[in-house]
Amino acid sequence: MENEKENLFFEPHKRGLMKTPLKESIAANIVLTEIQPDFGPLTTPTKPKEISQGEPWTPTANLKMLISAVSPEIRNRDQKRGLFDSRNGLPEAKDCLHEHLSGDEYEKSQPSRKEKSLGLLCHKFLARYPNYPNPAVNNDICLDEVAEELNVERRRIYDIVNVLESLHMVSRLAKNRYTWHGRHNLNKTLGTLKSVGEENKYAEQIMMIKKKEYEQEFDFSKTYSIEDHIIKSNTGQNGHPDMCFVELPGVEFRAASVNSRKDKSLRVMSQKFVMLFLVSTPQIVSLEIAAKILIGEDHVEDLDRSKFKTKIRRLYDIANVLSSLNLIKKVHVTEERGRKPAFKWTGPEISPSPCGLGPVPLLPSDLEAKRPSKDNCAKNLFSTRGKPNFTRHPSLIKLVKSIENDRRKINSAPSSPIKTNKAESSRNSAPFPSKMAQLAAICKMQLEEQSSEPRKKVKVQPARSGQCKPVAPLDTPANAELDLTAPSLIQPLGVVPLIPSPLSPAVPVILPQAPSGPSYAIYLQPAQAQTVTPPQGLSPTVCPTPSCKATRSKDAADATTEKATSDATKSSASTRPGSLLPVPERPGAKNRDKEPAGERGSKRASLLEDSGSKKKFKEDLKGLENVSTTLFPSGYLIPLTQCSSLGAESILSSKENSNTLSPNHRIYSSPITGVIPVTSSELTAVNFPSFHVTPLKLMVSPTSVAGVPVGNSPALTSSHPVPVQNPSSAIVNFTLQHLGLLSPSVQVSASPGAVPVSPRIEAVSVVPDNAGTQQGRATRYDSPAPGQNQTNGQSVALTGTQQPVPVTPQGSQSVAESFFRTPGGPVKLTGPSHVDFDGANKTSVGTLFVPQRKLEVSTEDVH
DNA sequence: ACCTCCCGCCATGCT
DNA sequence: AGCATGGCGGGAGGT
Repeated sequence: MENEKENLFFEPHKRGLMKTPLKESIAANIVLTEIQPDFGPLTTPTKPKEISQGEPWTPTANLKMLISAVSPEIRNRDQKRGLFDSRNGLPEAKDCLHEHLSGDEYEKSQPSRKEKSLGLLCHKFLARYPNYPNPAVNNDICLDEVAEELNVERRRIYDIVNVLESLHMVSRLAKNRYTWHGRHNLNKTLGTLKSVGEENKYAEQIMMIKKKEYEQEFDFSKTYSIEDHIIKSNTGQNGHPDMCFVELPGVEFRAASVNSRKDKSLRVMSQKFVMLFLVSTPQIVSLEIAAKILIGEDHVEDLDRSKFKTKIRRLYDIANVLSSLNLIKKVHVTEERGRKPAFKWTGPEISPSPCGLGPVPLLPSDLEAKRPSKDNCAKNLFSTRGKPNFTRHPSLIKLVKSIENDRRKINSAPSSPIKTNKAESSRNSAPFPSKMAQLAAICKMQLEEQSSEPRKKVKVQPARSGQCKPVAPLDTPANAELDLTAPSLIQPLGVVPLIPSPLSPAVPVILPQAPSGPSYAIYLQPAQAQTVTPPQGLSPTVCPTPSCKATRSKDAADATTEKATSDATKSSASTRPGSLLPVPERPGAKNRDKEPAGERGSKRASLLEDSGSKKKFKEDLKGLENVSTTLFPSGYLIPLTQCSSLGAESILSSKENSNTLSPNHRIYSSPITGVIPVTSSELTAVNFPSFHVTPLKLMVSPTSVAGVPVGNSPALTSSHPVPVQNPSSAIVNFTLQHLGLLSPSVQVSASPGAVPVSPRIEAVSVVPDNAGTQQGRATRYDSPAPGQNQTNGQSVALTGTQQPVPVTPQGSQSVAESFFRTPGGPVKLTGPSHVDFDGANKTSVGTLFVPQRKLEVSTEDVH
């Protein structure tokens, strides 16, 4: 019902209008990125089914492909073109396609696998919409249309959309319809995810896993007990993949169907995957580790091979989409064992929970985000409202819904303050210049960007701000205010209280969000939610408002949180079978699951069994829950502050824009970082065109250091000390440092157990992996100077010096989780690994000497 | 031989 | 029943 309405609503507008123009800009950006070899050129309109693979692309296309194969640049262009084509000239493309196919060409033209890659498809998809769509315009997406135009099966579109949805770049309106939000909410989302990731202690988990691996490698007898123990506890938390889907205020899932869908696994997986990047210090995550964490492997041993493989497959899917978004880039981590596929975060640095850490020294990255302290304050507002217990009442839900709808309408209405221009202005006004012109323009842009990034960025930001939103996007406090304001207006909605009932599958928790200001809701299992919700406390940290930290629901709870959480989750799972993941959670079930993994059938059958029982249970519950469910399916949630996009975005947008504009060049964290009082904007401004490698970012060997939780996580850590972990990690660090294994700057994550093995330090070589040449080089972190790193705020202060114990400004947290974050990164020691970026060119850039180890950075052209 | 990951079967759930 | 979603993993292209 609702859906239909919505559809009707939007239908009229349909994409087409605004979007199109915007696309171009995007395309350009995209292009920069590494993109896989694509030739996206003429995808066209033919219907998917009909055309299917066999269909020939035009000869021209073939040529292009060939050429593109040769040169990345060309590739990019092609891509762009392809994008354009898809947009504009669908018809034309078609014609061309059909026109001539000769055998050879035809064959060649056959879309090779690569051409059909999800990554490429995603690029095409993204090209259709502006990064920062004008809210006033109708931005809805019709899946069917898209599938048709892109000439792919719908199934593939779902893959893309699901990931985008996890980032809140799109939200589902109704069946077959999604609304495009673009990157307006991205920063916010990332900030939220980071906070959640911190809460989940993903950094620690990663470390644990690495450590475990490392140990296993050479010493079997090692102390597993401790580790296992630790892991377990951690796992417990993560373990529940189902546990949550983080939602943002304006982006919540709307369609009931979506909400109801139990797992949302791809979405959840995607979020978790992103969290791993945000939380880990090197910001490089290997698929293996990600898979393990996502699986919630309780025991490595248990790992089911097939399950693992499946997870990996999914991660590739997600990674492809994220790569298309330029959020990550493929690299390889080389260890003794060999090269392992991994991905490096190339997206914007996010400040976790903005609120908290304000005062603390932030890493460069943090710094960027940092200015937000102001924002944080603002956030308080949100926090306040968010916390209270949520009650969920059908009537409320309904109300909310209606409000949302209204909101939507309103948004769509022209009234929105935002200027539409931004998109337009940013890209050329001309909607469809000739392809050539476009290409030329793109090239030009790229060149310009490269040549003058810094300036550009500076320039850009301001411009953007102006254009995009009425309000200046700059980090200034003003923004914060704005953000707040917006939400406030909406607040009523946001307030919607949900009542956590055992029945409800998930209870949304509203967290105050930092930067963006708006709060986000995480869907938790009831148990969890309960735990969390109440306390919400604030962390001691800086923010005046408690809410700041609110993000971490857990903290609030108490020290036991972790455990509790895990338990809770489990219990919840057991309680509500139906909800998210069918299997995993049940204690007993686990084993079972793995068991026959064999065939699908068997597997499925087993699942069915479980599900069946669960189902019944669910049904029963349903009866009770019914009403609420109907209205709002699971409790998911909602508040919305929607507008957020505007306010929040500003900041982000500026940042992002910079990124976008010059994909290649990321923000550079100044070496000095910690020390320098730079405004975020400034930071952003600084880019290094060529590439900088940050030693810090290097991967650590398993054992070695793991990324430490960011200092950012404010409250969480501080609020509840985790007894176990802290000490050990501290000890470890200390020990290592003394041994000289660790450079002062490097930190060991706080792993609970002492680390038996000494981490080895080795030279690390970084090779950029992406095909996109450009990108390869520009990595965001590079710190020329030793000692400085972007990484975390805490470390900043330390820089280089050796401190056995990490001192953090925050103090609170320090001990527990994070140890030091390395300030400068040059040191990354870690283990035996080295990261390769698969990029195309491998050039050895240079070697950095870090305190004890030297790093080699090289760009390599893999392909 | 391994890495990627496309493809599409088919379960799941809503309409 | 039909359609929309999307989990899942076989198996093939790439390297």
